[in-house]
Amino acid sequence: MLEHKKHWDLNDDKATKYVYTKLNQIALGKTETLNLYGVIIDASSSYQSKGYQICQIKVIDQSLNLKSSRIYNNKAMDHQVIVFFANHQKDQPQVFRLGDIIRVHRANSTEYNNSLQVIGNLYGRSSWVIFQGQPEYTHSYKHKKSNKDDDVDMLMPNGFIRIFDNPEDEYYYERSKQQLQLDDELDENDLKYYPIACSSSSYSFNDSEKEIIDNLRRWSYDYLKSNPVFASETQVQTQIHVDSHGQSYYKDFDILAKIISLEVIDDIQVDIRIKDLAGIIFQLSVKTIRHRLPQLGQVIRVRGAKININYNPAVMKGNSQIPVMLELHHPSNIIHIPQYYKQALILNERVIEDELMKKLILNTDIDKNLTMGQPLVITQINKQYNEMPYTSLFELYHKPAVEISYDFNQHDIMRMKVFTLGFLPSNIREMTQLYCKRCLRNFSFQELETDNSLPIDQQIYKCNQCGDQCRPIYMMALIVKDDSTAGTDRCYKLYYYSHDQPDGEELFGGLRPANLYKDEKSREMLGNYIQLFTKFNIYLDVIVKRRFAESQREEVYQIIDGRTKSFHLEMNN
DNA sequence: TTTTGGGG
Repeated sequence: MLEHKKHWDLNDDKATKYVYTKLNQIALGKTETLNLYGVIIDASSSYQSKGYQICQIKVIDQSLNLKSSRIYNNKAMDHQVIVFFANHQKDQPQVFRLGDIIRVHRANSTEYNNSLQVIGNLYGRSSWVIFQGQPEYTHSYKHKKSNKDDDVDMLMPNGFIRIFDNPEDEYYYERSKQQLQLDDELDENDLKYYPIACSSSSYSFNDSEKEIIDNLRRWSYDYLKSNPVFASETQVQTQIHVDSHGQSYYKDFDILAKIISLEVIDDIQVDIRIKDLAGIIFQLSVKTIRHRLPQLGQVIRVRGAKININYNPAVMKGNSQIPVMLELHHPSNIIHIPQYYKQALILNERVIEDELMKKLILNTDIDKNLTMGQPLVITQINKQYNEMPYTSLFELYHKPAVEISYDFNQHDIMRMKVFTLGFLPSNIREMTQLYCKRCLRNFSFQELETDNSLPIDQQIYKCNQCGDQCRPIYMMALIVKDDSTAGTDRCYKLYYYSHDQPDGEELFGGLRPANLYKDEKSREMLGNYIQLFTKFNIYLDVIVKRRFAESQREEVYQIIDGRTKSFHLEMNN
């Protein structure tokens, strides 16, 4: 038993008899109560509905996740949903960080909409305890100028368990508070197993649970480091709906973004700007009583944001001049993605600050146009295509083929003016590949060995089949739209494979494809181009070739011409 | 306290 259990006045017999069910073993059954441990990957806030407080949490474990799903009612499940019902908000968990660990006792399982749900009745017998996902990860949620330092008590009115930024703070708090009751010194090791919150004034803890927590922590660290758990692209809901009372509203949506500015308004309100992978800037006010905000530069998930109803979608630019104005509603939540997890890594790498963007377009005529809010074409095409008219994506995808006519003989070559929403693959390091001309194969730089003693730009990679020397190429897809399809939800892919093109490496100003796992400079430069491409009002003028891809059994469109200015050379100065 | 309401 843990030392601290002494003070909690527990019944030992009761504390030792819990059996924890693996998430993929949960079955329908109301006679036996369910105990479980899970790693939290998503959560709503607690919100009121007809007199009840409801909170929904999604959990995973070693047995149930993206890599190990289960089939339930013919549907694949890669996480378990837990729904907590309570009479008071104070009884509900307030999740503010990805990867924290929740223990639930005496829950039950039901079926809702054909899927299996775990129900926790917090006005009844169920209880929960939350442990920090990674005990060594310390992070402050307190902001300069904010006098508010006891908002935690409002979340945890029991005054028994308080949420702390790190185990050390908690340790000293508990020490001072429990001084008189302490007979022995606390074992430093046991601090790892102190909960950061729990549903009632006491909780049981058995030594054998240390191992469960240790294993979950070890496993989830690797898992969340290498797996994206949220969609990286924001599906902004700009369509206005009308409810039964005739009120207009926007549907909500989720955002994964980096905090690029943060202003403390008063004790309870912080205004933040966040920027997502597509470069869209959002602004919102956050009530610090309700949400815990990490620091500037950190990555968050906003679950259930809405467009501010007073905000006109027609002027919505999503840039630093006119950010998209958001509001939160009751079930909305803000979840901090710790920096070592995959999706924080990707955003940290790809979302660049506006200051850097200014540098990127320094000394070009672009700057003026940008501040005037004019659309700006950043690529030039080869002279031979100068007279070619544009083909719109609408014509291409939504009109019967017979209606399309081109001025040029090559029916499968066309010119487009598009804007970029994102890039695939999401891992920038995989956007270049090694290409073997003889085998017509590509390899990741991770796959082939090389002589690491040589300078990075002199390292040679040989095809593991024929032994020929491979060359680096760009291999990616641009997620695009154009004005003809701007109002629709649909996105289109333009492939950019540089291996079969004479001037194939010009899309990024002549930046040569390199091993992006090792070549940090190239990676940074490519990241900057990606940011430029995905900025609002930035258009590409490109020549595209249509061909039939056997592997996908569909027509694909490949960028064969279009060159940007060599921004990366200017940036080196 | 009980089968609520669940992406609200």
